[in-house]
Amino acid sequence: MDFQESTIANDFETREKNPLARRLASHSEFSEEELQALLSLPLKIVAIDADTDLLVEGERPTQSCVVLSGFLCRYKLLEAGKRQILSFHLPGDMPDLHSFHLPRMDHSLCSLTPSQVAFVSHQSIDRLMERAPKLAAVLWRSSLVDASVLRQWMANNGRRTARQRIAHVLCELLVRYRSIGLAQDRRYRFPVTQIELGDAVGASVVHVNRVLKDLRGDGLVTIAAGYVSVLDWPGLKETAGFDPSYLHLLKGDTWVG
Amino acid sequence: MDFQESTIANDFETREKNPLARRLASHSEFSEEELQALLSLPLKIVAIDADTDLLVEGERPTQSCVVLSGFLCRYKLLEAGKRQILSFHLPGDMPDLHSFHLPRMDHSLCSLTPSQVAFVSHQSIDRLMERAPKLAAVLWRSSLVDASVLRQWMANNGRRTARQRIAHVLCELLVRYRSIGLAQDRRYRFPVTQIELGDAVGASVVHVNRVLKDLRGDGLVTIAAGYVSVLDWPGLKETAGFDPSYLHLLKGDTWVG
DNA sequence: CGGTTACTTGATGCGTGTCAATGTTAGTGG
DNA sequence: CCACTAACATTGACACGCATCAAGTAACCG
Repeated sequence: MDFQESTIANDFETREKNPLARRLASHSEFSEEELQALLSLPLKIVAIDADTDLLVEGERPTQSCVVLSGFLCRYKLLEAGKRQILSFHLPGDMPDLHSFHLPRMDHSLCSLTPSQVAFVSHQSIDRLMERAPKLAAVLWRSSLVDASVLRQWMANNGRRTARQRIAHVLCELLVRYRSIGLAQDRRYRFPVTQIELGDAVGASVVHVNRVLKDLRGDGLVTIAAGYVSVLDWPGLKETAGFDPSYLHLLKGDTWVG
Repeated sequence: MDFQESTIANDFETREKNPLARRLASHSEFSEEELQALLSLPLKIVAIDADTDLLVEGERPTQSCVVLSGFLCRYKLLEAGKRQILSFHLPGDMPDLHSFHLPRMDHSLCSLTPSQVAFVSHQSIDRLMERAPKLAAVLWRSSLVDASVLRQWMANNGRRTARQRIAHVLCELLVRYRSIGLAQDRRYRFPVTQIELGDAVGASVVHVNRVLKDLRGDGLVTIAAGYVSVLDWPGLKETAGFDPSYLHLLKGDTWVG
């Protein structure tokens, strides 16, 4: 990995200052013992340039990461230079958590913007879960939500038009951004080129471009300068056939629009 | 659920006779204590007719199941009667394991043949994992493999032709059947209509039919009487772009053909 | 300011969907 | 044992969504 390490940050004194702890503790009630275990987890915080592979398919990482800031995606390369983007990842996500139990990466992980991630060694995850079994449940749950999102993407990409697929991705990201408090009303960061959006929904650049033009023309949504602005949320939801239940958001994070 | 209950089978004396225990114990070494916990797990074994929904999207099950025999699939219904089949499930799979941590089903689960499944209440899974933490890891791992398969299907369905997609499904099932010892050389049970195969790979019945005709014409594979016969395994792998690593099979289960 | 990358638009063709009709097979009841 | 039925499989004709090719424009950057 060719990114630059900035800090060995092992020294958060409080729960509020430790980003991983903040993220995980929001899911469940923990005992003092468990919180202590969480807070003593060694994190390595790393700054990553845009368009950089954190992991490449076939690798066998010994650590997993939490996204602190930025925007990442998973992808697979196929024959003839084709690429499928499998998911987008926002702050709070753990896009390679599965490497803890599945040693070989079956896809790659890449930053789309400059990002900050916190690495945790598998070894310390192991130790953490011995001290705080409830945390294992929280992590397991988050990998199950991840799978649920994959199922929804499969259904979209398999059985919907490009217009619906693109609208759906844009809906999902608004809801997810809101759930982590990083949406500005109905506007959010979207550092995804039309090529990449095409690789996510299984469409060509040209077609993505035309669909976006149509969505703009219908007054539903615009993308400009790396930001999505949702102009007509009910309309966008409608054309996407979007229902957020598959995100399995917890009470506090849910936003119905 | 309108299936018929046949046995409350709580009385397997040995590891070999308890199907869930046999399945799970193959993944890892367990202590005597852990095996005891596993063997004392209450199972409810149920026979299910073909084409019966075990679970419908939106339900909140209090139990999960292990497939003992038969063939199941997960699916989602979309607007206008469209359907996406998300995965196929063979004996040994736990297709609704995630309901343990995600209360609301985000898809449905359906039998394609008469099947036998063993239900385990979430409560007893909970108790089991307290007594045998290593089992939590095994179950978590299996849900991660499940997600890996979903990722592979996404890449197929998103970025490959119908011919490749169909060939890929057929390759995957051969390898999975072999890994559980239920393939007859290069022939296996495939109780999937062309409509259903279309719903799995995102194609119309008509097109599925033509593709199958082509695959047959090229001497790669035939489907007849509910069985797939792979005639040219290297050729089928080649046209599918199939690489089994995404199945994350363990040493003993791997079959390279 | 030339080079690079992303976006945009038009023309054309292929892969696949849709519609419609027919063949095939397995099950059902007389 | 044979009409009758209901799925499922198969095939042809035609249309449409989307890919591909090509070319031009806009924005960015050292």
